[in-house]
Amino acid sequence: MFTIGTLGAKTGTKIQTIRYYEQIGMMPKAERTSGGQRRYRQQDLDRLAFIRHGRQLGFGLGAIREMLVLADDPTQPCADADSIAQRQLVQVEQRIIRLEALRAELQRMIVECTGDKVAQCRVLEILRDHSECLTDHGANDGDMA
Amino acid sequence: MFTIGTLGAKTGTKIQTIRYYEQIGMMPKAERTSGGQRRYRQQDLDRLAFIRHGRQLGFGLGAIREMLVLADDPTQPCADADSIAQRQLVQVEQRIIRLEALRAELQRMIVECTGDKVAQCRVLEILRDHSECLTDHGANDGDMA
DNA sequence: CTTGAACCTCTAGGGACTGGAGGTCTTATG
DNA sequence: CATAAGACCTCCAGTCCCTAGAGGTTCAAG
Repeated sequence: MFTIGTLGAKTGTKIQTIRYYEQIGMMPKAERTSGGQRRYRQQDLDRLAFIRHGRQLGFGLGAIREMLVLADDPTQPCADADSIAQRQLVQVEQRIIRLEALRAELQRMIVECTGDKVAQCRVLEILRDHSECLTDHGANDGDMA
Repeated sequence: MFTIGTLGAKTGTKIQTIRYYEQIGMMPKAERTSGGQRRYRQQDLDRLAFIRHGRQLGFGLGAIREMLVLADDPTQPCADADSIAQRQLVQVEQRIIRLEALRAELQRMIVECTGDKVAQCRVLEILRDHSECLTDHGANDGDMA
């Protein structure tokens, strides 16, 4: 049994954030001690780690919740799980493509930035430049908050 | 001279977001027509594109502001912008690794999901795994009593 | 039994937008 | 030149995902 503080430390999550997740139903209502303090077990740690990693990958809590439904109920009819997985896969692939482009940009920025002045540093031009802009300025939705 | 709508379309930015940027000082106060509508020029477009690309890279507005300050005063050393980019690159690379693992798992689920139940859903294990978790929180700890 | 760290609830704030109400300007067309 | 659609304006409230603080309680080591 972990305290909320231990859970937070193990997952890099602020205590308030864990309580917030409980409040909005991302985390189950924790068991309590007689004095009212939350106590967690391994499965809660796993779930929180999943949520946190999902967030770090840029998924919204809604998308994470959907994935958790798959994990929570492995007897779900296949069609439901499949469509969720399909949709998430599209998202994931788009993100990978974008991140790879961004990685290339960043690497170039760093390589070409040899410690002189900004006047000779193309960091800013590269970031400003549209030529490598792979994002589709049109079929866009809310990705990160 | 562009209207705000044109500027938004060219950069994939919502109009409200542009006005918000002006409000918080990320964008300069735009010139206005006699009727009070904003008109922009090339330099504003460049600046907004810079901001948007920075956001897509995962920079906060604060970090972007820092870089814009460097751009406005090109006698500053490059190292500041470089270290910002370095930090971001690490983040991006971590995200790519995790997303690739998640992609593989989602693909596996879809392939194996041929009309039965979601017998074993390993999505959770994928994202739960701490092995590639390079962030400095308790990756190996037990820090508190 | 005492003490100090860690916990509790509640409320408010913050970053980065996003949407809507209600009204004004621009511009293409008749 | 008149009109009307559509793009613009301000103001403000709401969203998402946390984060901080006040003021009080519990836990566990000594």
